Amino acid sequence: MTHQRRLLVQLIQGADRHMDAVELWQQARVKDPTINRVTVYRTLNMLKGLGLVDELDLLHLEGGRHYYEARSTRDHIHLACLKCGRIQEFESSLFEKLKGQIERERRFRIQVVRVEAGGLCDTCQEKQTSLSS
Amino acid sequence: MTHQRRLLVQLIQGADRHMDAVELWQQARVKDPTINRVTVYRTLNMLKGLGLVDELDLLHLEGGRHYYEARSTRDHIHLACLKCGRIQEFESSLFEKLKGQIERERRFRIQVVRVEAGGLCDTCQEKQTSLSS
DNA sequence: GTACTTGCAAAGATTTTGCTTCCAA
DNA sequence: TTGGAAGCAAAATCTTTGCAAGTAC
Repeated sequence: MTHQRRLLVQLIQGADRHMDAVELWQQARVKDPTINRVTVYRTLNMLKGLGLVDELDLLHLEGGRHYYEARSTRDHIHLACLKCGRIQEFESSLFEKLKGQIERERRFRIQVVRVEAGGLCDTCQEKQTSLSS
Repeated sequence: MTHQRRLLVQLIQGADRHMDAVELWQQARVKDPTINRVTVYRTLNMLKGLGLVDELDLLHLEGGRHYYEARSTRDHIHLACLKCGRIQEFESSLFEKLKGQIERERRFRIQVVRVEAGGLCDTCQEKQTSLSS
């Protein structure tokens, strides 16, 4: 456990939004200006391999970047607004049931799941409605 | 509608597996050796913008490539075996219910959904079981 | 002390852009 | 004929690799 890794783990754990590797690197450089971009990639790959972080692409809203988040105890769904870019998270017991169905009907042992929905969030829908009226 | 586009659309429609841009380009070159890689990217972006193809990353099983598939009438779930790399598709009414729940509880108008699960397929689980016994 | 990690530079892989030429309608 | 599309080359992104030097334990 090096101080670089500690720093990166802290940043990911405490993040209030989804960051890609370069954003994470920029944040890390505030605390440790000598940290290298490569270290960020290597650490992310390690954490991903250990199952401690998830890699998302959030529907490729802005290019092919990959976003990272700390693996939480409960799986959740990402809702990405295609208009304003806001990302919401959603948990549901239906989602848990769906996973159970997959495991039973396909005898597939799920280790990681990712759900991403793109569309219009409530706020952006209201804006459209008021404009068209 | 150029012959290049016609060719690419035919290949995507008729594909029996998920291809990335380079694989699609290679297949296209069999029919039209002069077709350019850039044309493939541009056509894919256009089809994506029109909602005719979906862009997947299949959990980044092998690098950051993006895979493409023709948009079908019914949403489905991708099950990616982390061991053998096989991709299965899965449809479920529970999945449809889950989408309904999201739309109602968050007032989120879903335009595209992607579900990708990674784990062990039935075949790979059996192999592991027989080895450990 | 030693095995593992970092930083640096460079390469690799993937995708986009500028611009000219070509072609479908 | 003409506006959009394709081809080509080059650039821009994003990520990985090889290797020497450094560091946690």
